[in-house]
Amino acid sequence: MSAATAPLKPRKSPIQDRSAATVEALHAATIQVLIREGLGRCTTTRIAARAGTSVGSLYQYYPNRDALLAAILTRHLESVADTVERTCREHHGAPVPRAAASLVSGFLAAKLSKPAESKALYAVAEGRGGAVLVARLRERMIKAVAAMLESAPDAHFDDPVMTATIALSALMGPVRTLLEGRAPPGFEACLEEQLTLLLTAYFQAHRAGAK
Amino acid sequence: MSAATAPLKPRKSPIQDRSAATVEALHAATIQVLIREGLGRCTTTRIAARAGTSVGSLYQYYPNRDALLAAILTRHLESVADTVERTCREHHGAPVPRAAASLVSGFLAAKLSKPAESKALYAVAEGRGGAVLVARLRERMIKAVAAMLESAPDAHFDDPVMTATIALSALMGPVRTLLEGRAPPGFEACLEEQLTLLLTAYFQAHRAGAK
Amino acid sequence: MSAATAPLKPRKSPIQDRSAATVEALHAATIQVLIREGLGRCTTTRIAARAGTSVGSLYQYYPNRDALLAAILTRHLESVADTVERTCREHHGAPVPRAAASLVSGFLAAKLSKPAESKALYAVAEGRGGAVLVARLRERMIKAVAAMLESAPDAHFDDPVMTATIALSALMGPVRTLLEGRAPPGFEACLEEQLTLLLTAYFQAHRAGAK
Amino acid sequence: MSAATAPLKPRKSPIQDRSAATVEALHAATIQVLIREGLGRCTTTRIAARAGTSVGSLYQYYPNRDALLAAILTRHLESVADTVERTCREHHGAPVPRAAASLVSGFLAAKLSKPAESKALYAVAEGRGGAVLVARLRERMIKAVAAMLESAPDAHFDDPVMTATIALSALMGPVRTLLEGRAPPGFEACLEEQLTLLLTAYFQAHRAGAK
DNA sequence: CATGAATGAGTCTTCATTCAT
DNA sequence: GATGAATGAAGACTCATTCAT
Repeated sequence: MSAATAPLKPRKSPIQDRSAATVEALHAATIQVLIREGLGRCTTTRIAARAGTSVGSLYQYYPNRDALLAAILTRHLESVADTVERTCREHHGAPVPRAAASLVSGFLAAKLSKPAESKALYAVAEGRGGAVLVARLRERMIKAVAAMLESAPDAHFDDPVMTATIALSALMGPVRTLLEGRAPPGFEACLEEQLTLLLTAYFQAHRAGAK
Repeated sequence: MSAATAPLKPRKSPIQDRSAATVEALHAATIQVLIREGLGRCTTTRIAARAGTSVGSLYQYYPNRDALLAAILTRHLESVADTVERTCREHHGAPVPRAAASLVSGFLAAKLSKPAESKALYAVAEGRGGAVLVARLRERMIKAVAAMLESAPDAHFDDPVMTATIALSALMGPVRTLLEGRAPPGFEACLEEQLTLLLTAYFQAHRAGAK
Repeated sequence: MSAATAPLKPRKSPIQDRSAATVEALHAATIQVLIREGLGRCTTTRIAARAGTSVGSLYQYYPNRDALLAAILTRHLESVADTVERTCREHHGAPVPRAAASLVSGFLAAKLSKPAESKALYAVAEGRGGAVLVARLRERMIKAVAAMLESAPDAHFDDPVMTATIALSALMGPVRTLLEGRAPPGFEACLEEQLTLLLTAYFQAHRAGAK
Repeated sequence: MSAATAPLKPRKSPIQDRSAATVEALHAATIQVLIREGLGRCTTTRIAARAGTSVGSLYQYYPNRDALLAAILTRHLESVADTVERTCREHHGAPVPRAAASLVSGFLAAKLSKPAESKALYAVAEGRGGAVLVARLRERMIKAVAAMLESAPDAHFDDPVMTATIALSALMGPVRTLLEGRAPPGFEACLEEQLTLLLTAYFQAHRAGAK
């Protein structure tokens, strides 16, 4: 994710079977290198080597290194966004406590299912290209959460989008703290409970008639 | 912040005036380059040039590039931690709503006083050396917040460190969202109010006898 | 046209129609890519793509990239040489003024009929393999011109080959200037007239008995 | 000389003595590599190696390979242009035969003093960046020649710039033929005489009252 | 001490060519 | 025969770091 204006879209979609395998290997390899070596040492050479192919093949499918990283990041972010959207849809009309609990549980499940990957991708998200992707996917999630909030029977939100933005960001903070290691022991254990408490309390502060 | 094992401490303390001035210039230059060019293009040459000295001088004060970046990051994080500590000390014994409001206001003031710098340093914090610093300073803040929470007359916290960790992290999330741009319009305007609401509600959910 | 020792002859003669069509497509594509992208970006992949075939097919007809380029260049140079030869043959025995005018007009017609192509091929001719081809074809033209000069009734040339060489080269200079762009406005308009004047004057300086 | 828009100007002028030596070595090395290996194999690595320095040093003085090549080409073209300009200035007011003879002799001296270098630079001049330089310098020479022609007492030129353009280009053709090798034996020997004859005849065809 | 020239390992990226399908 | 995926050598360029002046 450096600067400059270059296409970040994949180059071509695999036609033959070999291709699909190569692309899959590249993805897996990228994540592994990212985890084991960090973004700084996540070079095309290393990726290709770990994937068991050649740099040339990498460039057959991605116009440059950043496009590959962007693809990986997109995949991850979309899976999280999908989970959140699904959760929100399923809890349309649910009362605040259940809505909050589900949102937390869905988000955590998505983010913590592959913790190493999630953690490694923070560095990718930091890059220029990453910020755009993060923003795009965040928007999707905010919309979904806001819609769920609006449909809650036991609270009224004057600015659901704002509330959703705060809520989601507030969720991301602790998750990041956890993933980046260095969290106090037992942190993960009560994370879900505490985050549910956090959001429930926050949402309920908007209880109909409150304020 | 790449890998390798090298000393990250400045080489000598600025005893003389000239030294202090040079170091100051280097710090300022580093931040400017970081903001204008990004971590990737924040090279020793560019830093020295903007600081009005030479690479040679840079290496007189820092054993390597990462040490310089670490110094900058440390400075920033410590200023934030200091603010948080001071705030917590000053509100020892304060009731939850005032404690929450002060914490939010202090943290925001520290983080948003130089937004560009805060934003740029995210990238530095991502690096190997950065994670350690972030963790260290976070711990200091957590202790301070936990102490304040314990002293609150209107609530009882079974695990104040845990609560403080969640609370601080929950603060960092939205702030990062804001700094990384792409936040909805009007986000900054109500950030303080919403975060205060968030923390107050969260802390009050621990009200004595609650649960 | 890089170095190395490799056969520069086409691999097989297009006996079948499909072959002929493919070869033709490759030729046309090569010229287009050459014009649009320059020699540096005139890659086998791009040529094949524009020709609507695959690299594999390209290598069915040419042992390597340089052979293809050589074929294109040869074709061009031969067409020019053919024109010059024909013109000289047709003006065997013509007096100097008419001979000069015809030579100029024939040469210009050949070189300027596809100006973009002519221009693009200069780069190809610069390459190792190109020099040989240029030399070979130049020789043919020199012979033709020399023969025409010798047959002129109104002049005598002590060294017709030398005179022909000078004359032809003197023609090529201005044409190159024109093709490479950057010629003064109106240059093309009077080129034929001026070149005719140039050669006529030069030839007539050899008028029988002159000097 | 590839495409793209990049600065072709040298990066910094040598301040220390070492620098000047390095730059000189780079120039000499570039010409040697160009002559011995051709433009295609004239890589930064090879240049640096032959110069006895490192690629890094090369990039200290030139922002990219093309800038170095452009510098070399400029040097050459300017020396030729200077010679031509001086010659023209010195023969201001000279009659056509002497003017022509001097022009030819000056041009040949400049172009043939380092034949290998002159030849090798044709390839450089072919590139994008080269064309501009060639055009610029050609213009200078044309102006000089045109001025000289206008001052000739024994001829009148309706369009001196046009005549100068033709004359110079007509000179360049045979010189290129010679430099590119493959010229008939004895070609070089009578080149000056023949070119003088060519230009004199051409110019005299414009004799006052002629036509 | 300050300077800035030199270094060269390490990046990304391209492209001619081969060969399995 | 045709296709296009795979290969990897080779090129341009950057940058942290050193060290002579």
